[in-house]
Amino acid sequence: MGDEMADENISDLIERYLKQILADNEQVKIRRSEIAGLFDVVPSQINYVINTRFTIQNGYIVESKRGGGGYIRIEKVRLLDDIDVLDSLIAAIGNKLSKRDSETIVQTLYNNDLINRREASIILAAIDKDAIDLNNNDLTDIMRANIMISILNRLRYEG
Amino acid sequence: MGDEMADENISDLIERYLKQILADNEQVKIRRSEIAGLFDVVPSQINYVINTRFTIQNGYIVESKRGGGGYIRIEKVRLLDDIDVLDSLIAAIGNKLSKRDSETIVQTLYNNDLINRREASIILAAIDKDAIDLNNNDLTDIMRANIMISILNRLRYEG
DNA sequence: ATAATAATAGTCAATATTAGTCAAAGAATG
DNA sequence: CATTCTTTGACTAATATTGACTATTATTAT
Repeated sequence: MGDEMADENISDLIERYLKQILADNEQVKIRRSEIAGLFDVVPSQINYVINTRFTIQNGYIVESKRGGGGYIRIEKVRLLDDIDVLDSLIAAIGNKLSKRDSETIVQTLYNNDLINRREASIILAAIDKDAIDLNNNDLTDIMRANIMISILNRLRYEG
Repeated sequence: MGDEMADENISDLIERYLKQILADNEQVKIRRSEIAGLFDVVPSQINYVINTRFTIQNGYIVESKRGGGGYIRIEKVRLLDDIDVLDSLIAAIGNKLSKRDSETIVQTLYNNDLINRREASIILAAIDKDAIDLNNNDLTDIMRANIMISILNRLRYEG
C-alpha cells in the first residue's frame, strides 16, 4: 500500500507521539493509563516503549511516582560530547568490578576531566569495600560494578 | 500537554501550601481540621502529609497539642554547623534506609550547602534502586544505608 | 475539687489509585 | 526455521486517601 513508511507498529506510534511533545518541551509528564487508553494498548506497553526507546543512551531520563496522582515523567537531557570514554568504560566493566579496577576507572574519569577531586572521593566512598561488603567477594564485585555503571550513566549528561 | 503539570495529588498540594508559608516564616501553626477543610480531605491526611514530608531529616520539627485550642506547629530547624548536619543524618539512618528517606537526606545536604546539584545526582545514582537491587527489599535498604553512611562520613573530612 | 463533656490531635488498618515486573503468546524479520 | 521484537495480562509494589477508634487537653457543671 502506499508510499512512505506507513507500517509502524503501535510502540513506534507511541514513541513518535511522545517525542513530538518533547520537540517543544523539555519534559513530558503522563499518566500511564491515559496514554495506554489513547492508543488502546495495555498499560505495561507504555513501560515497554519507555524501556526500549527512552533510555539514557538516547538522552532521556525517566522518573515516576505511583499512587493517587501518579505519573511518569520523561525528560530530555543534553548528552556530553565525548561520551565514548563512558561507553568504553561501561563495556569494560561488564558484570563484576574489582576494587583495583574501580580505582583505575575513577582515575580515568579524573584524567579526562569528567569528574573533579571531590566527586572522585564521593564515588570511592560509594563503592568502598566496607560499605558494600556482602561476605562474598563475587557478590561484592557485582555490586561494585552495578553502582559504578549507574554513576557512569549519570555522567553522560550535564547538569 | 508538556511542561505545565497541574495534576499533583492533594498531599503534594498541602505540602506546597505549608512550605510556602514556611518560606516567609520560621514556623507555621495550624489547626488540623481547618487545613483538612481547606483541602477537603479527612483530618488524618494532614498527619500523613506531615509524617511523609516534614520529618526531622528534612529539617522540620513538629509539635502539637490536643484539646481546646489545639494545634500543630511545624518549625524549620537550623542545624548548627556542617558536622552537626552530618552527624544527625548519620544517626537518623540507623540500619536501613528507604529510597524515599534517602532522597530526603540528599535534599537536606543540598539545602545546607554541603553538596551541589551534580554531587547530589551522583549520590542518587550510587544508591539507585536498580543499581543496588538484591532481590530482597530489606537487603536493599541495608545496602542503601551502608553506602549513604559511607558517603556522609567522607563528606565530613572532605570539607 | 471532681466529674462530665467538648474539642481537639494521633494511630492504624482498610481501601483506592496509581506504576512496575515478568513471562508467555504472537508477529515480524532474516 | 530461528531469532528478535511487540503485545498482552496476571501479579506485585508504592503511594495516597479514608474513616473508625483512641488519646489528650480544655472547659463546664456539680
